[in-house]
Amino acid sequence: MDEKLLKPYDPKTTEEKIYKLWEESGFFNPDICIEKGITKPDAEPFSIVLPPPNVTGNLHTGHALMLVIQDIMIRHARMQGKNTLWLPGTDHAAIATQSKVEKLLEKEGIRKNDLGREEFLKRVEKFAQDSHDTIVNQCKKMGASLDWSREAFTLDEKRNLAVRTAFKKMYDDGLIYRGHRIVNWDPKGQTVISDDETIYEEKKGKFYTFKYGPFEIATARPETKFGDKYVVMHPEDKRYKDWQHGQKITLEWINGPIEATIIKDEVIDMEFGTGVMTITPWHSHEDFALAEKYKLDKEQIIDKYGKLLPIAQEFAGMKINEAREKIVDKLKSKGLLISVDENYVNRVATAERTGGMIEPQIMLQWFIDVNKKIPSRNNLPTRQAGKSLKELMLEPVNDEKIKILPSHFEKVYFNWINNLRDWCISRQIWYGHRIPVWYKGDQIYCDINPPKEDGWTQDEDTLDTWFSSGLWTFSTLGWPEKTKDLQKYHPTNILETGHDILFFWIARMILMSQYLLEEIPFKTVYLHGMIRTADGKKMSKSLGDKAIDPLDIIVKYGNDALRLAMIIGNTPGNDLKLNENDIRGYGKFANKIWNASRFVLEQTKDLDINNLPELDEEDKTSKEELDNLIKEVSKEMNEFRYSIVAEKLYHYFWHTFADIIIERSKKKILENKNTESAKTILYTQLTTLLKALHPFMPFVTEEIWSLVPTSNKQLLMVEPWPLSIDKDNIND
RNA sequence: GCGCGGUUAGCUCAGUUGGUAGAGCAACCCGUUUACACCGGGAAGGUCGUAGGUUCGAGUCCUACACCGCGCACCA
Repeated sequence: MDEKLLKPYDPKTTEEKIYKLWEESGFFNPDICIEKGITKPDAEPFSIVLPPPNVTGNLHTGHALMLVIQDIMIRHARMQGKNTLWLPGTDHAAIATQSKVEKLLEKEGIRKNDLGREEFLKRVEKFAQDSHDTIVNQCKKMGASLDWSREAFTLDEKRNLAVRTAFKKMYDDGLIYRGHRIVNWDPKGQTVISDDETIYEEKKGKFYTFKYGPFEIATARPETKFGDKYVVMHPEDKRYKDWQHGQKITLEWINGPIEATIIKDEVIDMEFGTGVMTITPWHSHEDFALAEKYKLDKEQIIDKYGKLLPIAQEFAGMKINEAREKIVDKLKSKGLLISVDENYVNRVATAERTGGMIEPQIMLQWFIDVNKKIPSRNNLPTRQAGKSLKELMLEPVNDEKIKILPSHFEKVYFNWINNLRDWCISRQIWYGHRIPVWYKGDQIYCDINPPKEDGWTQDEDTLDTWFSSGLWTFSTLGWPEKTKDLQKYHPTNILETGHDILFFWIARMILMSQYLLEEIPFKTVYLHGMIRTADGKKMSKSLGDKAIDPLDIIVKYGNDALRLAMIIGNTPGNDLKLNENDIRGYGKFANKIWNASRFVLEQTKDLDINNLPELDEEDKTSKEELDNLIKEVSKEMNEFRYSIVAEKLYHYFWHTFADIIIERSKKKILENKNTESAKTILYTQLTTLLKALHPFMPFVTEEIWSLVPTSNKQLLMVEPWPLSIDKDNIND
């Protein structure tokens, strides 16, 4: 009897040792599994790429959840004898990382422009490297069986080649274009961001109604109104039936008389306010669309620092917040202010990463055209020609080549794509993939490599971080090279992530893979819910100490306990309230397994495991019961019903194996009646349960396994799953 | 406004082809005979949000509504 079994299970001393054992075995790497005869060379491949955590700091509970679910999938597949790859990596996360470093520098009183691009990037890279090291270390603490030999970074050289290759191809196909379009400008971050990176916040503010010639118009933003010379109303609105579309009127406005043109359009909501509005095409998406429709003039009012331009005359150079009341005062003095609603609730767009208030602007930026038909080219497969990127994104989900779990997210996905506008991919930040475009006078050059002649300057901008993330399933496998990995492991089997990045990431991966590889990036999308605190709050950083740190939990209760708490009662798409009490309970379960194993090992010391004795009748029944359970859970594992499986195994181990079979066997052994059968059932059930529990509780099961006598000792992580997929038909 | 999800035992949640309601935790009673008190045994606890409908039969399917949460759009 091993002495450590005499004490309660101690995850702290066990887990680090076990992970080392796994890592040293090399079995996280599928090539080594084949080499060592664990996996058959022609075994079915099974691959998952890890959603790369941002190199902005530590892992949080959301990361822990994804690591747990994916590790269960991977360990199960590996035990099933599949050629199993789980590929790790981290994300440079462009804006998120840059703004984090900027904030840190700010504390030292340093601005990024003081350092210059090169020096600043060095600082960011140092920060990213440190974060990376922390993250890798944390992944290991989580027990993640990732193949570290294949680790990737979204901004390393190989991925940069993939990005340049992708950009060039899209540019040549006319799917990437540069143009003046209205974009979301973040004055705080001094960069453009995509529609998906804006967050709307409700803000209470003032809502002013002004006299505008013969009309009354309302606005929450008087400071944008200088250039308003179009007044819009609904064509059906009887109140304004005497006014004609295109009619011009002269009226007194902020800085004197102006000429305004009447526009009639259905976008107007007759019920809202007076049913009349003026438009500011340069600083509003909707107004821009209207101006495009009627070919109206567009004038810039606010510069990129949020200050008023000369068009504002006496207000020029003022910050918009400062100017607002002054402009209202002026209009009031001219008798043009009608009323002020002090309790108006406005929804303000803010930047996800910097919190800056978005100021829409018309700017020269790079875009991906999602509606343009892909041109037919010699080297382009006919499948894509004539289809738009939108269609390429819709197709595989429509055809169920890609299945989204839970399926109701498919509707959300379709809805997003149908409303999708061109994707703005250029960013005015330094940290990221530089746009592979060079300029010389009026000439533009786009290629994978810079032009050879002198005199060309590269575009200053970098790419949206999601551009490189979109390539993740295949850039990690070596694309654009035609590697063996790419051939073997792509499309990947499952993409497991939070439903909050369905649009940001999943849609973009489908787009890129469909376009560049003509194949889907993954077969199944498994979306987990958000982790919440016990009282239902979002587990965000702003919670500070109240947020649960997964690593603290591991130290306290062990990784296996945290895993079960994250799996049991958690179904795809639903949020999970993580509760320390539950984790404590599952820690007890780990100890229960430990203690039961002690008993079994003690009692079966003299059992000849290569020649197991016959079972008596009641033990035969127990054997059948467990066989059936394993059959059931094997099927459920393939259906991703991990919550059910974990619960069933937990329940069987505790309340059937421990409470009934062990107690019964105790009596038999004590009374010396059917002793051999008792020992056999104890041994066989324990070994079977350890295997079945291993994907869920890898540490405690592996540790016990090392003490179990077996005929051909190898790590539990590569033991065959207790139900062979060859033998039994469990697939439906 | 459009769409999605939730509403099941005190709490947290499972419940996949419709067939007399489940788990964990908490609470209650009993019990420490050597795997484990980080334990065992026992009992208790729900008209499955509301109102209709389909059906021999509905937590499960359909319709409407209520409340909670989320997403998208608009907010001049």
